[in-house]
Formats: sequence, structure tokens, C-alpha cells
Amino acid sequence: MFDIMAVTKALADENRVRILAALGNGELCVCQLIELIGLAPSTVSKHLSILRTARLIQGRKNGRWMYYRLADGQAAPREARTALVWLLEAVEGRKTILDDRRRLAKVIETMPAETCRR
Amino acid sequence: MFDIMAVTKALADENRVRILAALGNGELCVCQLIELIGLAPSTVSKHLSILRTARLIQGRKNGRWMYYRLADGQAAPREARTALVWLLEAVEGRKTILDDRRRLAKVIETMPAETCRR
DNA sequence: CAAACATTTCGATAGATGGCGAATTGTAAG
DNA sequence: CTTACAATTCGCCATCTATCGAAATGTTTG
Repeated sequence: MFDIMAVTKALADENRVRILAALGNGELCVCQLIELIGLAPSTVSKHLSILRTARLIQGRKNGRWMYYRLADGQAAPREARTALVWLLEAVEGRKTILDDRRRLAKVIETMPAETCRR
Repeated sequence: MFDIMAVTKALADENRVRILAALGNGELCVCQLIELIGLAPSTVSKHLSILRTARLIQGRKNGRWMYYRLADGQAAPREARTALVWLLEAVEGRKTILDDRRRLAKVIETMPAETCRR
């Protein structure tokens, strides 16, 4: 029971949903997510920690940068993966998500993964 | 966006998940849910109100009794119905839910819908 | 119409949660 | 090895939420 409540609680915050939707377009660096979401780094980090505990995302460290993506088959239990499928379909086309997608394109443009790496 | 967050927030409480799982077995009277969940009537009523606002359940009044069931095709938006499908599959087999199912059988036995109606 | 009863609404309260800034950690570059 | 910097952890505060009991609502029955 506990694991499923971790998933539902993780989905119960709009900023976390925005993060998941953004990661639906591919892996992102924490600094890019901070820029996109517009909250303090510590807050975004906390959200990522909650999403990771729920096994909805997974992280990969490269130097001093941390990259997150949606948890794939290996890393996520079935319920987490199906929850992601549901969520991404449910939010598709919503204003907030469309706005984020547009803004994310700009963010990636001004601070691409290569910038982080340099 | 708002409607989807109403759904995810509604699912982010264990007692509401228990209620939904119980309703997965069919329509129930509020008094039966109160007995099953073991919280104060006012609290259960509040939970039901939240679930209804999220369009996950629908109610039907009969005399002074109120019967709730999972929202069907007409009453629920697509995202709510798919969320229910996800949830019911995800919680299937969990200890809390199995315990509830067993206890629900007893509750229905001692206070069947007919008792309410009499 | 009065009493009984199922349910909901209201008001209060304790605990959970989201947010921030400061301090910490770990890595890369000077 | 010291500085710079990305990210996380920590401590604090404001707000939200789950819960209860009391009061209100609506319906049935005497």
C-alpha cells in the first residue's frame, strides 16, 4: 500500500506534475528544471527527491550535474510506469503544460545540456 | 489543469483510496462506508465530497440514504475514468485492500442495503 | 407536527506539506 | 589546495488538509 500512496502523493502537486510532463520530452538537467519551474533550487530538489522516492523518475550524475528522466522499465515498478502513462495523457493539451513546453524550448536553447557540461 | 489536479489530490489520501477500492465492488451506502473506514461520519462525508468533486464517484439519494458508486462513463470525464482503472489495478492484492474487502463482506452482512432502507 | 435518524456543513485544531534561505556536500577548474 | 559552482540537506515558517464534534438539513415515521 505504501508504495502506491507514495505515487499518488507525488502526483498531487502541480509543480511536480509540471516536472514530470517536462521530462516526458526527454532527460533534463536540474538547472534546466529550476529555470523552467521558477522555484528556488532547494524546492525543486525536494520535489525531485519526492518523485524519485515514488520511483517515477531516475537520476544520473555526470560531474557536478544531475540529469533526471522518467523512470524506465527497469527502475520503476509497474504501478509507477502506468501512473506516468496515465498522467502524461491526462495533462496533454493543458494550458500550463503547453506553456511549459514552449518555455522549455527557450530554456534548452539558452542553457543546453552542453552549457552545463562546459 | 485544475480538473486533473483535483483527481490527483483526491487520490492522495489512503482513506479515499480505500473508499474507491470498496466502491469497486459495487454501490455502497454512506453508513456502510463509515462502518468500513472507521472514521467519524463527518470525515467520511468530507472524503466523499472530495471524490465527487473530482468526478471519481457519483451519488444517488434514496429517502434519507445516500448511495455512492464509481462514476460511470456519462458522469466522469475520461481522465477520471482512466485514473480509476489505474488505481484499482494498482491497489489490487494490497493487504489494506484485502482486509477491507473481507471486512466489507461482514459489514454488508450485518447492515445490508435493505437494513438502511427499512 | 414532533421525534428519530442519515447525511452534510461548519468551526476548530493538530499535523502534514510546500516554500525559502543558509549551510553542506561533492566535483571541476584555477 | 583553494575557489567556484551544481545540487542537496537542514531549519524554519506559512499554508493546507485530515480529523473531530456540534449544529444544520432533509426525510421518514409515530
